[in-house]
Amino acid sequence: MINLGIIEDDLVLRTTLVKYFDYTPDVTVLFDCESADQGISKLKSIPEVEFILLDIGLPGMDGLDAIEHFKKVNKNIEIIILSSYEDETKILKALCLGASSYISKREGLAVILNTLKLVQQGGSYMSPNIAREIANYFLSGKRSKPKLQLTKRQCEIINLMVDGKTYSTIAKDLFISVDTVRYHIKQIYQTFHVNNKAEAISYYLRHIS
Amino acid sequence: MINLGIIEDDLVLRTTLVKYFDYTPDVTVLFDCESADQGISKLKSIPEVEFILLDIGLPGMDGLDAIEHFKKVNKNIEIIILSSYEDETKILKALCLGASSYISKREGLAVILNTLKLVQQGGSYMSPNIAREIANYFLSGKRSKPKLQLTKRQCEIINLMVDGKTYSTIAKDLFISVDTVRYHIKQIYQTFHVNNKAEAISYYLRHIS
DNA sequence: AGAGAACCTACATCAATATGTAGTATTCTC
DNA sequence: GAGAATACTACATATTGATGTAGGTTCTCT
Repeated sequence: MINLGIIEDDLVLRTTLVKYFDYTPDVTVLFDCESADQGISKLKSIPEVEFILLDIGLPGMDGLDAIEHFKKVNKNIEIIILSSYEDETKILKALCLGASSYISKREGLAVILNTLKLVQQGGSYMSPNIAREIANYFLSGKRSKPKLQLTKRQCEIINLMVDGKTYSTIAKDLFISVDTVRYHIKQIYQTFHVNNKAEAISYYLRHIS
Repeated sequence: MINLGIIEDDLVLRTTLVKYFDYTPDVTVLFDCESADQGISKLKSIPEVEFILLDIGLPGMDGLDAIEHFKKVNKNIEIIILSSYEDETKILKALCLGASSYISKREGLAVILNTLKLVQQGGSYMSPNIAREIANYFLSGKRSKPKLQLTKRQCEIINLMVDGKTYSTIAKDLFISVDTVRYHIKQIYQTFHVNNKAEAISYYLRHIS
């Protein structure tokens, strides 16, 4: 038996889910509500809940923060994300926070049910487009950034900067003068459209490296 | 039409695949062979190949190295991994190297066909247990370092630092004195074991955020 | 051969950062 | 109700970084 809690602000979808599981012998819906806050109190009062179907696009508390709270209340809770849009960052964060599966709302009810069963057996499911986003995340470092090309020298320098080296240390490492280092860093700032080291490093780590 | 190459050392499986696709109108198998080396020469002589079904557990050349070689010959080639075992590291490496999808051999032929079609449309598929491994990867990173916790204040400040804000700007944003900002940053450096802004930002972006 | 990129150097000046020491206030926990 | 942990403020000083201007070399592409 799968003891389920549903958190979904779309009344139509929520009702559909509840009704669907009503006719599903293996699943019992122990609560359904429309916000993460409500979900947390429900989870506290109904400790039998083992699975939560969570809409990630909730109003009020962010769905991602919600995951952490649920895990605090019951660290073994299995969280299955329902999402209408596929944002790479959100998906990865949700997985990091401990979500077991990530289902697109475009999938049918049967997929949701199958996912629940899979998760119960220690498995996991991700909608194909979700999987694609994850693949993209790994690829992004490879493919999608031929835009802001740094020259070889600039690459060497930004890498040393990221490692926290000072201008003078970089100069020594590359056998050039500090002024030259300064020069190259100016160039890097221009191509990144930033004005200081911190921004340059953030930009580099987020978009290039 | 899907122009496919198959690289699979298990003769039974390879024959099955070839026969299966023989009866599939949308797929043409342009070559099939049993090793990565053979696959590379085939790919060179038959440039029409757009998709490769690649067994990752090949004898001789490692399947992972093979991916790189295929991409060198044709950088637009779509590689779909077939794997009999699910090793977290291999999966991630394959994705990093540019594999589009990762299918467990336990899946049926229909899944393979569907994956080909999905990839053709710019999609991707991963077998549930594969997806689980990926989720685990992200989870493991989380679990193994709840040590370097920043306080709420420190979080606010490191985030502003990452955005390239100066001490004085941060002070204004948080309604505290510049000296206090300095103080908090010192604390952050201590917990991160770093000595300057650049290292702190790199550390934060790479390990925390 | 000449234009353009990338690379290199130098000097100047002001802003920002790193580090130490040193004290107070608040809040949470045992 | 004492002790931690966290937050806050202050002052001092040396180093590092940002920005401008102004020049020179080396290589490649046409």
